[in-house]
Amino acid sequence: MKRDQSTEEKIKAAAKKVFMTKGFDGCSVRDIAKEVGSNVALLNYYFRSKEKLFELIFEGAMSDFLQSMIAVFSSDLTLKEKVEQLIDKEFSFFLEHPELPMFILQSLHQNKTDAPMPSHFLEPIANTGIFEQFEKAKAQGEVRDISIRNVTLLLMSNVHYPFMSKKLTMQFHGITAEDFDEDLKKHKEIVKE
Amino acid sequence: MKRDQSTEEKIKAAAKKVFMTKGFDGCSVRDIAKEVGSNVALLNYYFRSKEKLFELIFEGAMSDFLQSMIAVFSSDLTLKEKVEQLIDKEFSFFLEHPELPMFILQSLHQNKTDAPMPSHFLEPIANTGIFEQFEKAKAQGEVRDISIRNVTLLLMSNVHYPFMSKKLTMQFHGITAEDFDEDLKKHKEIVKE
DNA sequence: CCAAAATTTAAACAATTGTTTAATTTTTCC
DNA sequence: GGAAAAATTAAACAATTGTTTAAATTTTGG
Repeated sequence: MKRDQSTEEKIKAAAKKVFMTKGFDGCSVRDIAKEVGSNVALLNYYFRSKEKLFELIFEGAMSDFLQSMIAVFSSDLTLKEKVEQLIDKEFSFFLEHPELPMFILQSLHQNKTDAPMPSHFLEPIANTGIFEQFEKAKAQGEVRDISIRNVTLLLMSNVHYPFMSKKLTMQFHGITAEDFDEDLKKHKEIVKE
Repeated sequence: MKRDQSTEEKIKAAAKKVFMTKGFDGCSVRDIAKEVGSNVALLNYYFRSKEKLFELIFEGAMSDFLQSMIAVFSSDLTLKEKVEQLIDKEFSFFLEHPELPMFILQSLHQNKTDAPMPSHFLEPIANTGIFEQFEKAKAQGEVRDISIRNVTLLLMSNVHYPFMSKKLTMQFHGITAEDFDEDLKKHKEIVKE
């Protein structure tokens, strides 16, 4: 039976860490095993293969990725407030998980996952009624005439990219530890409408 | 002596294509050789190793990446015009090289290149005097009070990210590539403000 | 306490990796 | 035309890859 509940979790944690930083192709199962402090065979004992383990990690990451959005959307706020709070939440979330956007986009870019984004990821968002709220606000002239898809793209661009471009930006400007993501956030709140 | 000038170029073209789509770790030298329609040893005959070949491709990509900016900046326009033209140019450029932003950021993210962005990339930009022009415009109240680093991040976010997030966005909204390109156009106009 | 089950390990596997060697073909140039 | 140089190839290399096997260890439950 279950001896040590934490072994499986330790492997998942190690795999997440390694996959996130080095990517699926950039690491070997032995890298992960070393991170666990254990054997390679143990990985395949719990998870059948490197690929299966990756898919598990990826789905968890994608879930986290979308999680913070849902909470805000289902809240009881005006659209403007929701957007503002979304930006706030997303920034603080990605400050704790800075590698997440790169990991997700990179994995999708290289088709490391075949699944076409399961509906159980999207449905909760649609169920929040955010789309209807947006259309209504648009009809009442509260927001300018713009499609929800463009709003999404605008938000994601300005929220995800800064965390993905950290190295590029640092090199580009020759700077080190910079908290001007904070400044950016302030400007985003102005720009968003 | 030189027999066929195009062999070396053919390898570079193939390497670029393969590296761009699959990444450094995601491909083997045999993948590239197959793309060339030739032998593995030939790659190391022209370029000493997979790593050297990659660095060459990466530097070329980085050069392209920054090229379009420089042209606009050195032109003789007002700041507002420059920004507008930059957005135009960048969008049409990335429409032709959509994988470039992901390739650059991903490579930097995984430290696939050790070089700290050679100054010959940055100097041409600084030499355009764009920074001074921006500070002057800010002093004269032509643009709002915002740091140039924030402007850069803002621009890069909105110009690079859309091309990196194509797959995510398509899955997210359940739309086709054509729909996405439409959104891209609108996005460009929105970004111009 | 003890056998059965679950967990962990070491070792081996076939395949693939980047690179090198040496032989072969093609080109160059007198 | 023919020898030297350059280009291209096939083959082999040691190392690493993901996975599997079987043995050893630990835990479980009666």
